[in-house]
Amino acid sequence: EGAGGDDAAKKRRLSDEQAQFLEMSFRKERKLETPRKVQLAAELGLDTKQVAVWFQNRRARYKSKLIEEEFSKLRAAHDAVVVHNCRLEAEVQCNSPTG
DNA sequence: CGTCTAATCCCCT
DNA sequence: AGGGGATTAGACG
Repeated sequence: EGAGGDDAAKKRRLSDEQAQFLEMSFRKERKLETPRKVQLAAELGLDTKQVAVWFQNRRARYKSKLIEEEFSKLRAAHDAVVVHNCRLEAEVQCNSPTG
């Protein structure tokens, strides 16, 4: 970079093949050791930087997804507990206080 | 120095 | 409005 060649820099979007390959690697391991990264880059005809960036974004977005899922589960659990507590309170209203 | 995360940018759809 | 690659700022070994 630096001197010329911005037409190549404008190009974005990886091919399906590249994406799938990266995905497989990601499934195997969410981290990349440097030699593996270099090998992948060579294998796919990408810059090692691009592979690194891909994994960084992948990890970040994967984490976001996990967090959202956790949030949904927590909210569902919370809802259930609240409903249950409401039912218990209703029962207390019906029960005799003394015995 | 290289790499990581988090946030953001920028472009495309 | 959202997805996806690239960039930036800040932390860490």
